[in-house]
Amino acid sequence: MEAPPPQLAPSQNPYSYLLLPPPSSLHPSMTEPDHVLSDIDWVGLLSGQSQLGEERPAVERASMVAENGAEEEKGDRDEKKGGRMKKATRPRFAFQTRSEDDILDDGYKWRKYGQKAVKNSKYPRSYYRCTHHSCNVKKQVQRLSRDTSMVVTTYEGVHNHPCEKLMETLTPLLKQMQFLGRF
DNA sequence: CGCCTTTGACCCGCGC
DNA sequence: GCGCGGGTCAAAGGCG
Repeated sequence: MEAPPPQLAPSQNPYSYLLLPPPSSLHPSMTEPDHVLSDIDWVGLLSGQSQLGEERPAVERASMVAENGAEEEKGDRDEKKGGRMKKATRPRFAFQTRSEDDILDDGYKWRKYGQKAVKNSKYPRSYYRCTHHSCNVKKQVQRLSRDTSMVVTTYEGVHNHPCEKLMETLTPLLKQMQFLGRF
């Protein structure tokens, strides 16, 4: 599947993203994401550029950095305090998609590393990690038991590398633009 | 053969 | 302290 073109009308867009309800009314089995998106900056999301500067994706850039945003980059796991990972909460955001497929191709490569049954839900939650070395972005994917057609994807962290697939598709375009630009 | 998913065990935080 | 819920590990197996 390809990254959804953002300009499609939600009704026709298989990825139609909807506004999540406020955290209090979220599905009980779901831990509240730090931020909830009503609109998704797919370019920022896919390019991985968003964090390079100071700029967040064009969404909720307000308090996403917040308290722990400052040093969240390198220290997502604390220096093995007790051998396990510490709760260094990283920027997290979630969104819903109406999709038949649990996994939507956002352009990054993910490796599944776990799956757990969640309480109050018929469907398990899947845990993915970005395969790019030294990029420890994670995401969870979960289907709502309320509305089977809804899939909630929660991203945690920000990619520290560009999206391969986006470059892949963009490069020929850019080349052609350069070529045409000579006339 | 390398990378992936699957799956049960393990770990940890939290509430009682 | 104990049990539960949730997140991660890692061995084993699958697939191209």
